[in-house]
Amino acid sequence: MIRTHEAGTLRADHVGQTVTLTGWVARRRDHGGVAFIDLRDASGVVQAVIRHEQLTEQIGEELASADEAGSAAHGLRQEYCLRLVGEVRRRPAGNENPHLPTGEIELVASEVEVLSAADPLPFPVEEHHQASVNEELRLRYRYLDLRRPEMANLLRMRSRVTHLIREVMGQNDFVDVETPYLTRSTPEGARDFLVPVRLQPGSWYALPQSPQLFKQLLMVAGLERYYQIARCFRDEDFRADRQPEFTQLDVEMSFASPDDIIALTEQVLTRVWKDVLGYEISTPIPRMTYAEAMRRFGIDRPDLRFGCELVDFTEYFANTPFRIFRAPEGHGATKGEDFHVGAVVMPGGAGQARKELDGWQEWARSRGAKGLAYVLIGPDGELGGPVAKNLSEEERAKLAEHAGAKPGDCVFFAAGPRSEALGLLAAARLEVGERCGLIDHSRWEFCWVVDAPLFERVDAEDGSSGWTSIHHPFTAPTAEWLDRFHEKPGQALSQAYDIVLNGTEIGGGSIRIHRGDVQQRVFDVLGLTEAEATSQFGFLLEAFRFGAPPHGGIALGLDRLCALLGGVESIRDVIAFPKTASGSDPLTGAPAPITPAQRREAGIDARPDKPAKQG
RNA sequence: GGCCCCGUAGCGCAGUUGGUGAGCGCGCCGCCCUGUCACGGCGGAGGUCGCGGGUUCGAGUCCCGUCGGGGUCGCCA
Repeated sequence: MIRTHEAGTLRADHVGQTVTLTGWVARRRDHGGVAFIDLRDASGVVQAVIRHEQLTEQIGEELASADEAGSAAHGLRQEYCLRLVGEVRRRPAGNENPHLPTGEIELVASEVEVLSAADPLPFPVEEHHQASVNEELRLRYRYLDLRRPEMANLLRMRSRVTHLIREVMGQNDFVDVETPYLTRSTPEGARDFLVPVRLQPGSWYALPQSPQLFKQLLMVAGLERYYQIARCFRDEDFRADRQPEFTQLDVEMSFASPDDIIALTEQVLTRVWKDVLGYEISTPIPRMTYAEAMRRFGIDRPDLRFGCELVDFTEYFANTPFRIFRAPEGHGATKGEDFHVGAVVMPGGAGQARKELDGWQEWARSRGAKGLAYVLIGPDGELGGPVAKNLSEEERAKLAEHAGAKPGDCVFFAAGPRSEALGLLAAARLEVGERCGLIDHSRWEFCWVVDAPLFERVDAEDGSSGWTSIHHPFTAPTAEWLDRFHEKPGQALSQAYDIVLNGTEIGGGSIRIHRGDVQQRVFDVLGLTEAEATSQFGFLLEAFRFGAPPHGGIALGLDRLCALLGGVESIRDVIAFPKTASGSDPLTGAPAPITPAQRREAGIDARPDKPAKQG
């Protein structure tokens, strides 16, 4: 190394030593005859003192821009890369900086070498005021963005997380196996990224949405315990917590029950939270059924950091005169079951101005709802708001009590098809939590959501309806549904488990189907013919004919997990080189057009002999 | 694909109901400054107001379209 020490590690112990440092000019304070340079390297920052008389000649030789009249450090601009030699000295009394770990000492430079000069910066690397820089610009110059200690620390944190994961998985005898990135396209799920194949024009690889099929094959292979920190690819629209390529901790285990997978996952999480944050997750992490999560929170990933649980008013308003809260005419018992009226209480919400209450309507409409009904509980318990007068006397009498609302509260109502009503209420609950400051952001509330339904109804454009897997088509039904899930697909439960943290799903998994006949019945429910299934997953079904062991696994979203650990809003902040919402990388300019020659060679334009079969 | 917000100097922003040469802070350039740590002082340069069209005597400002960024719903097994 061309240095002897790291800048951020120097302490009073080093006083008197002559050291060589390398790093970047973070800040400079030039006083003419003396200048102070904050030298930053990966370990931190230390102040270097550069004196005019000591260094004028030496600098003059190094820097064309530093003429003889200029001061010694004048030519050293922000983000120059330097090598400094000098003696570590205790700072003069009164000049210590208690805000810096190295604040007791400073380096008195006897030699300054510019290793590399820097152009004027496109944005400040050292921010002295909290001004957020346009993210596209940060991505364009990501290497400068990553010099900022906050960003560098996030990358280091992520590295520790993956290191700890490997440690725990290794201790549990899991085998790290790499699976192909060039594989075949499969139906269901997200859109695939496709890669043309030069050697077979007209045929395409797909990038894997996850290593799902391969890890199951590894179980058939008798590996028993597999894991991989795997890149996954999905060609769907973006969010703050979604990128086209993202990373999962992918795990699969033979002869395992859900409890085994859950226990292993808890071991990983407790280790990571303890070593990275010094936080003890209390185990076992509580479990909640999907049905309970929907009933209490209206969503399958409840945020347990605050209360305000939903209240079911469907029965309460079964015979209400208020049309909005009643199932629409013409909907019989079957559809009527699906109609739902629910409420969420906003503590102190009765004091909101008319404008604020209108704001809620706007908020609800922006989410695609017709509106958000509300009842205000006056100080004397009297009901207010436009809905109240539409309710019967008895309904008004017990409303506050049923909702669990106190005088001064506001009760928001949503009515409609159950999933829609619950969706709106779940979002309203989070909004209430946020606006009322009920969410304690220092808390880590983990929970498992188990016993999710196996299938979910999907309505096709032609009005017909079918079924799709909630998890994926290899998820095993619970033992009680194993033989009859195909008879009542809407009610069948699965051996799936999702791990939720503070309202974010950070992972999910399931026990898989290992019997070909059960798998075929699932495909039947999904409307996949045997021929289609064979054509798409034939290799997996075939593998299951050779003594496939019962197995199950889980996948944890590493990007989301790191974003939560690091306390950042977007997973882009824990990815070294992320993409923008339109999938471009402002740094490299990807994606970019290809040359005609590349296009010819890639085989993109090959015409299939026969029309490709619908998949 | 729908909806919302944003786009003014290198960066972060301001810019009245449309009206005299488009401003502020930081950065940049020059000069001064020997104990600062968001150092300070004096002076200076720097702008196709994202792009295109329209309304108007006159557009950064109003209208339409478009591009880019962010968020969100759909979507993401």
